[in-house]
This record gives sequence, structure tokens and C-alpha cells, in this order.
Amino acid sequence: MEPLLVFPNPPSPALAQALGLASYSWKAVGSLTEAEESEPGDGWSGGVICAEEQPDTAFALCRALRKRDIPFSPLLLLLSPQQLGALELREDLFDDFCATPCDPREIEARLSHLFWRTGRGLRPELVEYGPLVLNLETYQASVASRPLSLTFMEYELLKFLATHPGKVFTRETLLSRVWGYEYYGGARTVDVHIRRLRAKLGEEHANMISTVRSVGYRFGQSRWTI
Amino acid sequence: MEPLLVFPNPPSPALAQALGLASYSWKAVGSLTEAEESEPGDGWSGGVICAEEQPDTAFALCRALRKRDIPFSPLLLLLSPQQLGALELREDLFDDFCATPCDPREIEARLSHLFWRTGRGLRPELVEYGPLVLNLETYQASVASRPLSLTFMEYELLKFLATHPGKVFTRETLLSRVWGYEYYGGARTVDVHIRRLRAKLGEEHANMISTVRSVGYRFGQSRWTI
DNA sequence: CTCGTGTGTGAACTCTGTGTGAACGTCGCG
DNA sequence: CGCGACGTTCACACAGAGTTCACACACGAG
Repeated sequence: MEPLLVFPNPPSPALAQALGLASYSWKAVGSLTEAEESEPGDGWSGGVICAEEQPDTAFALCRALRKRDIPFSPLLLLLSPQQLGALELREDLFDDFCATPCDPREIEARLSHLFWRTGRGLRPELVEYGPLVLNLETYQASVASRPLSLTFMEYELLKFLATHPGKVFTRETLLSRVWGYEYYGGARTVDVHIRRLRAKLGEEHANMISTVRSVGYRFGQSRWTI
Repeated sequence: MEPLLVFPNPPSPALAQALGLASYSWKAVGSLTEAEESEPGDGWSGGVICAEEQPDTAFALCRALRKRDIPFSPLLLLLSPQQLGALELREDLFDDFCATPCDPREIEARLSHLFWRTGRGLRPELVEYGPLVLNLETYQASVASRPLSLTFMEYELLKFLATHPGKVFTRETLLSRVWGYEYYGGARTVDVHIRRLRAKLGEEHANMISTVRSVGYRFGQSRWTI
């Protein structure tokens, strides 16, 4: 599992201890730029941000993380009881919070519930959407229980799309999120990979990826609330 | 607003005080049957269940409430730090929890965040007006839950109009706001797009866009009833 | 080194979306 | 009623977005 983003750097001993007890892997950062630079290839699995000492920096970090194309989540905020009032107009900046000082088991329980809620706690190694199944551990893919042989980039692209079904992404967003933030390539690159994916998905399932003209591409249908 | 369901009856003085401070209306119950009997017509707006004294009854109550056709939510669970471990296999029984004893402001903050979250926090970005729904994430639109297939410009125009219901826009304004500030095109362009939108909305809903002669177009009803 | 595979890019091709002019309706005023 | 101004509708042309193709290059395996 990818590490948790932790702020500040270094975190308080109590927080470090709690994360250690719960056996989460984590990486502390002191700023937004540092967070972006040290982001793992598959992204952070979540974040624990302590607003006790540098509340302004902490809230700014939350805001920046939430403003990404794919809002950062889950995000656990740690703060002192005196700071609770500051949450009122910042509901969108966090998914859960914890008033310090607290029992390490509370942090563990909150993280566990957050992961459960966001659906990642149970089987992080499988991504499923309709007939499509991606096994993230073995790098295998299949549609309608027929195995697909995908190249690395095809797999990464499909994984990214399939983990955000229904949402439309521009070519630029895909380039930055799948190929990497500093990648600078032509938009045709995306087209061609989409085309190859469609071909491998087979005529029957090629429509899992739809083109949204003048915008970008969408994987799957938004089944729920349109 | 409908009252909160509170367990047990009577609740601890600390809980009663916290709810009072946050000015929530609430009603305490001692059992599931009591909860059902005293349920308001529009249902409970949420629940705060304290598992400290009668953990088994409390968890059973949670389970029963969650098993309804429409699972009860949001549900805030109160428990002692020693009980935190008991949450592990009960992730589905609550939406948030709070370790007692706690600051009354923490309960207030948790309830406020829960209502925010279940209200609009997790939903996709939607623009709604009457039977019309625009999903800004998926670039999909629907009227009366029938999907619309709109082109890019149609979507942009409708989005702009629907986010300013009732307001009249001149063709020039629409050109500059939807097409772009430096766009220089004829006024017929707007007409034709309005016409195409009306056609796709269907005869029944074409009147969502009304013509204001010598001025421009308006989406939705004017706020002034004549 | 050579071969094979994966990946990126330019160019040709296809086709949909969009804008425009003109014809046609409609409203309101003298 | 007749006229002008304004809105609606229609058909068509073309720009530009997307698709497809072919090829060049990088890289690792044998």
C-alpha cells in the first residue's frame, strides 16, 4: 500500500507513534512543494495533517490538495480542542478530524474507518468495473474473464481511468496524472494509447471508453446520479 | 429540521449539554421499538448513540437502524477509549465516532461535518434546475432523468444559463461569456444554439429557455410573478 | 550486435460540430 | 392592414477535433 502523507515534518512523536502502532507506512513533508516532489507514482493513499503548530500552512496544504483534479482523500486533520471552531467554514478541507491529544488507538480507528468508507480498505489490489477487472498486484487485466495483455502504459492509463469511472479527463490532465507531472508530450500520445486500449478491449467493450468531443475521454458511464 | 435520535434515555448530562449548546433538537429513546414508535413523520435527521453504558444494546440499535431499506444516517457513535477496539469489525454501523469524555465542541463539529458530508460533500458537482441536471464532472446532462446528448458548445451554453436562472442575457453577453471574451461572431450563432438546445430539451421542456424580445434569452422562470 | 517490443510523433484521413446567410414567421406599432 | 424589426428555421460549407496509420526511436534480451 502506498504511504500516507504526513504534515508537518517531523510530525509530533505522538503521531509518529500512533502511525507506527497501526503499522501504516508514511512520509512526512513540510510543504506543498515537498508533498508534490515526494509523491509516489501511484499517489498517496491518504493524509494525516496536524494543524496544531502551523495552522495556516496546514490549512493551505489541505486546500491545495483538495483542489487537484482528483481531490486528495482521505484526509485526517489533527488539531487542538481550541481550534475546533476553525473547522466551521472549512468543511470541505478534510474527511475526518481528531482533537489532540488523543489516544493512539483513536487515530488508528479513524484511519481504518476512513479507508473503509472510501472503499480502499477491503481489497486495494483489485479494481473492478463491470466486466473489467484489474489486478493491481499482478498487473493483470481481463474483460469478461478473458485476459488482456496490456503494456505498461496501457495498464497505467486504464487503471487511472477505471478508478475514476464516469469522470471526464482532458488530455492534459491524463498526461500529467498518468505520464507524470513534468511530462511534456503531444496530445496525440493520449489518443493513440486510447485507441490501442479500445482495440485490446475488443469491439464489444471498446465503448467503455467514450470520447467527449472538445473535452477529453471518459471511462464508463456515470451509473448513479447523473 | 427534524430531531436527532439519541440513545440512551436519558442521555448523559454531558451529551445533553453538548446537543443543547449546538442547538440541535433531539429526542432520547431507550430501545429500538421506542425509536420506531417516536419517529417523526419525515424521519430522524440523524442519530447520536452512546455505547458507553450499554454497548450491546447500542450496537444492536445501530445494526437495526442500518438494516432498514433506507439505511439510517448520519450516525454518530460515542464510546470510551477502551471500546475503540470494538469498532474494528463494525465499520458499517456508524458514520463517525467520538471518544468520551470529549469537548462539547467536538460533538458539535462532528455533527456539523456529518451533515455537510451527507448533504452535499460527497456528491459530484451538479447544476440542477427543476427537471434539468448537469453533471459537471462527467459532462452529462439530463431532463426528467432522460439523458441528453449535447455537443460541447450546447453544454457550455446550457451550463452558463442554468447557473444563472431567471436572468436575461443579451446575445453579446452570451457570446463573450460562453464563447470567450475576444470572440467575434454574429448574433445568429446564439440563436441557432438556443434553437438546438430547445430541440434537444424536447417540446415539453423547450420553454425552459424563453425569449425576451429586443433583449435576449432567459433560462428558467423570472422571479417576478406578473 | 541484432532482434523484438513498447512508446511517441507527424501526417493523412474522416467526420462531427459549428457558424453563416438567406428564407420564413411573428410581433407590435402607426 | 401594412410595414419594419426582430426571432426562428433551414441548409450548407468548412474548420478543427478525433482516428488511424506508418514509422522512428529507445531499450532490454538473447
